[in-house]
Amino acid sequence: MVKVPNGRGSGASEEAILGATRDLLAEKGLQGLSMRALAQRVGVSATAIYHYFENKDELVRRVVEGGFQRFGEYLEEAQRAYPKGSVERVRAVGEGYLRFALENHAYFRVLFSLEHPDPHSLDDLPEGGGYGLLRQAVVDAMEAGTMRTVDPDLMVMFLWSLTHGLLT
Amino acid sequence: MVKVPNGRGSGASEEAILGATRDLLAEKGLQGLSMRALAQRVGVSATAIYHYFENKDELVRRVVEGGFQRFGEYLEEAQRAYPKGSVERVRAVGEGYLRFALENHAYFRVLFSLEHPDPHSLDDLPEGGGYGLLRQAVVDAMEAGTMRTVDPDLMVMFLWSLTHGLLT
DNA sequence: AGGTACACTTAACACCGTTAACCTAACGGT
DNA sequence: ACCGTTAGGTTAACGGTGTTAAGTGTACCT
Repeated sequence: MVKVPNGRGSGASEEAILGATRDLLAEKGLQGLSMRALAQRVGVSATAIYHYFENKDELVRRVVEGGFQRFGEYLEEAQRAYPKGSVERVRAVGEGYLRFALENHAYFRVLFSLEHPDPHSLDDLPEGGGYGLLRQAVVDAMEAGTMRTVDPDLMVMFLWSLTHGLLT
Repeated sequence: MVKVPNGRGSGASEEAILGATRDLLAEKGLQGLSMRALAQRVGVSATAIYHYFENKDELVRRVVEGGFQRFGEYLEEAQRAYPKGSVERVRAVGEGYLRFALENHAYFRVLFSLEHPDPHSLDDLPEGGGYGLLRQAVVDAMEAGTMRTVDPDLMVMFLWSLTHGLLT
């Protein structure tokens, strides 16, 4: 018998829950995510989740946080090939952004959620996140003289929204 | 007795429901809006609402539509004082945008909902809406030669996101 | 061996959107 | 004056939601 009706390690684990949450979020969006459906996918009863996470909000928040981190790493890798201070590097970040969005369409929408409770502006993303990364690339390019020197935040916002706009 | 337990006109009316919905939406957001709470505020039982609207989604959609119309009128009035083709007019639209957002903070958030199911990009707003209005002002200014001629859509997106960014 | 902490269960609560069935007051037509 | 229809509601109920409370078995530690 592999069945372990009770006791330790019968299925869940924080990581498994987060993974299943991310999948469901990508498939059905925030509205379509229910604790019961999530629990079933993990192979556990709904209330077990509350041993790992305070509530649904915290769960989703954690998934979104992790998503932004992955997103940041994605962009970082995208720009790595180009020298610091080059305009190409700035463009690479934008291209990475687009590729990530296209390859993870539904998940992307959750991250930049048009359906999230918090205001959740572009500014308060995690420190190393995509926005800060783009900003750094822009600042570097301006310092290196390869990009016209204006207010970097304005420039970043322009590029960011331009890229974002290309998606729709 | 003023009480009319049944029959015609005991309270609701489409307009009253829309108004109460808008209020609740502004107070508690989309998540906090329930048919039962809404019905109670209107002074009617929850199911009565379904005589006027197909479901919650349609209700909210109608409110949002109406909100965009008010928003558009607001911007239109803001720019009226300035001559067509002037840069001042463009700026007035931006200022109107900001004023509206600040004066109707919660409601504004519902309109540009970071919590709405639909993708709901800036483009598919109602024809006469704020975005199109801003675009017209920009095009006019470019034609009049008071503004540098570039891709107007790019310019509009830049101004729009700049204004939007100032809010946070 | 016994106690304790963990991982999980079932039962239940209060609320949700929505449907079904019914009721009643007002109106239009004959 | 009656009578059918319809607008504008009602209560009851269904299936689903997030979440809490209490209980249960298992594994580890002393």
